[in-house]
Amino acid sequence: MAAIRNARERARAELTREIKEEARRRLASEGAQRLSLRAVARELGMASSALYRYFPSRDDLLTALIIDAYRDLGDTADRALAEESSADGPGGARRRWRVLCQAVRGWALAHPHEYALIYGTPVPGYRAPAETIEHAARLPLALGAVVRDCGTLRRDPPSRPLPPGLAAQLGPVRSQFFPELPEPVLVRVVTAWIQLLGMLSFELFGHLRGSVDPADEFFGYSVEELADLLGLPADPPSPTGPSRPAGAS
Amino acid sequence: MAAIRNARERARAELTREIKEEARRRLASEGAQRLSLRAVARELGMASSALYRYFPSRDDLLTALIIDAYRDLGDTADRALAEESSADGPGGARRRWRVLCQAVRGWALAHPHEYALIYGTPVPGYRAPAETIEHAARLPLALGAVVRDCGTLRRDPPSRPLPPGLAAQLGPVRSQFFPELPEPVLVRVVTAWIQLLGMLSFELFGHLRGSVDPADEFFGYSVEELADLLGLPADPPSPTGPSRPAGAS
DNA sequence: TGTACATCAGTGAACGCGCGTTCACTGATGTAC
DNA sequence: TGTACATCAGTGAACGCGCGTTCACTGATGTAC
Repeated sequence: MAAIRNARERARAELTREIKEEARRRLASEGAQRLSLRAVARELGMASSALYRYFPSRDDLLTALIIDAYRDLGDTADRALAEESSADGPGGARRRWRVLCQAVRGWALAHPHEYALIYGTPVPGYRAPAETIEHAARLPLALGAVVRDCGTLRRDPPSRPLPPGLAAQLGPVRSQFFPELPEPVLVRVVTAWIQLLGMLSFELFGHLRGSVDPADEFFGYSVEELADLLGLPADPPSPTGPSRPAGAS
Repeated sequence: MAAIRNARERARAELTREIKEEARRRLASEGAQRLSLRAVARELGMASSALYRYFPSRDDLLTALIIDAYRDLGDTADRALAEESSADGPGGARRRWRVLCQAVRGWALAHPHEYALIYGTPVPGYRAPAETIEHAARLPLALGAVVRDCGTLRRDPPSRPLPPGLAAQLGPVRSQFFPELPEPVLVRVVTAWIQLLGMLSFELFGHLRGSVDPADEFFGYSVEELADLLGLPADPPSPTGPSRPAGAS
């Protein structure tokens, strides 16, 4: 009885899912801020008032979509990493970095409106609840983990000392997640995180038109440069063939 | 008669300006996509239909605001550079870089909604006319000019060769604006441009909460790292005092 | 300088639309005995 | 297994709102003679 759920409960779970799916579809056709409960209800063939059985307000539906988007992106990243690591053990940190970045880009290009929902202009008047933060943190944590687990970092030109306030801000993050990483490397992880999403925002929002759009090669090249910046080791000599070229998507 | 304009013409120019000012004010209070002609008219104490004498549609008002924002940002950047160069001749490219980046950040923090209008999620359904492109290009051109005019670039570790497609994409930009810059440096200018605005988007859109927010020191530090990446020379020994610390805003 | 006409800024009512949310209701599903 | 009651999903009408845009109009400003 606890395991096999009610018809009611199953129907509710399913409709909740369907509402979110339809809302995502409207997101993709209308844009992030135009999402309307009535349109979603109309498309599902139900009265708009019925949605209030599932989401107490429009903002709650938005919150659900935002969390779903972060989760979907986080899952995509983790899955890409998991496949890559199991295929080839330690070493190959640069390859994991590449795969991770390409997976993030792949997700963004496949879900441009969900990308805009989480990384674009915040919806005016909407305040994200604290719950979203943990989901949002998954991507930067994954990026940091690749660097943390890469074995030995290449020794870089002596890094600029951090200003004290910056070191203090990074303290909690460092002790909680990356105690092994030197502070300047941690800053560079933040930098790489911003660069990664900055490239995607520019690409999706049209700022690369007239320069490096389509951005496949630029992205691939930048991913290698970021790996250099982070001190990831060069590709190990591959037993099976030449390493993947920088520009491949 | 040609020089002294009509009362009509003067009134029209003035009201056009006032409408845009009020629209900017609404932008700041309501957010970029909620801009409504009726609200602007209401605030100005005139009938909403009267605005159609000045802008043929809501989209045209939006376009005017976008172009104004790009122009304002471009002017801010040029002004900062002009003041800095006249104060100190050639050399000091790193100082010019610093001043330019800080000016851009200052503008963004002072005009967050205009920033979001041009660098955030594009307004759905709105298609920017070609006219905006030349204004949008001013910032990356200013960034590139600092690098071009810096005298001798530091010799960097041998750069990764560009994939051929990327080199081809950069060809027109390079020959039109920066024939002096080696291709990999030009890519890094693009990278720095993206990093600069990526940092500002993350800061303004709340993605740095929980890590390096407030971002003053992180920004200052990153600006130095970007200067390193671009190969800008280190600060010259200053005749008047110690150079500005990295974290200052 | 004075008059007759053309131009144009601004008005106010209206059209037609979509929105979020509330509320009293009907009818189906689940539960207790 | 059968009945009586409680729960809850979904309906449809309504409230009150704001929006972009059009249109016939009035009255002031500018122009030609």
